[in-house]
Amino acid sequence: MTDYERIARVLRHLDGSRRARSEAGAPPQGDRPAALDIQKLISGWAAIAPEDFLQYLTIEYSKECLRRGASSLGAAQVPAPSDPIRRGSLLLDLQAASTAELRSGGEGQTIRAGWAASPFGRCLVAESDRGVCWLAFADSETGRAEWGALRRAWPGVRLLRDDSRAGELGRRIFGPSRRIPSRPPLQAWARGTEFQARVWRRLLDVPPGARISYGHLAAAVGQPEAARAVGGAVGRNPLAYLVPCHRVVCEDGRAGGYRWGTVRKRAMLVWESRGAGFRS
DNA sequence: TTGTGGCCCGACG
DNA sequence: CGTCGGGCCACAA
Repeated sequence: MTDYERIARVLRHLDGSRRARSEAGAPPQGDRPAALDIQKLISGWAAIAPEDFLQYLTIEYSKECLRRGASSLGAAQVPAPSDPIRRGSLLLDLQAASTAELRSGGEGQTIRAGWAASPFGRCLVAESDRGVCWLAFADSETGRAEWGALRRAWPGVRLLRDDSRAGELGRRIFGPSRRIPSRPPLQAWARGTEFQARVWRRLLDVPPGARISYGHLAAAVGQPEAARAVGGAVGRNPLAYLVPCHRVVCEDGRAGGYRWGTVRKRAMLVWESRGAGFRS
């Protein structure tokens, strides 16, 4: 079992015990690991203290992130980082695929795709001549479904297996990411509609550790009533994590849905919150 | 706390 | 065109 799988189990356990408490039923039991093991697990996985782990998961903490973001002109703000190495602060140059490229299904292009490890489970990473074009988490053993989805998205391309390149990209994307100014941004190339591309690009301005609500993101792309449409757009993001759709949460502080599971979304939020410069 | 109506966009006829 | 459903949201009781 990977560390992420153990973390996911802890999150599910917390959900379960919260539900049990509210139903006034029996105290939770079952496969809860010993407290000391959890402590080691959390610090090994995210280098944070267990009490911070819990803190970053609360509704109140999320609301505080939203307040701080909203207080300055609706733009999402960094919660003053106490730590120069912010996780996930990768520069991304996001291009939308042209209509011609969409029509042809990527005819004439080559895509190299393979599996990479990440703090959130293994993922399928793909790169074309135009840049990274796919990042999807896999929960199944085989990953057949993920390959199928990639193939359906780009039926016309030559698709090659390249785990070594995928691994390199994975390390760059999830590795310790001190932002190196001289390093050029990572090229990315996404298939999507005009509206989706607008939403995704705006999302790139939401820094790690910050959170934005669906409604505010809608306002930020100039359509304040389109919160629901924004939900649809972020849900169809082909570049999981790179385009940080996990930083979009509900107005009331709950995490909201996630294409790869709400547990994974919350794990990402916690992982990125390390060193955030405030407590609620 | 749950329900309900309405917002917008994209998918499918 | 017309309909329908969503990773939502505000508003009711």
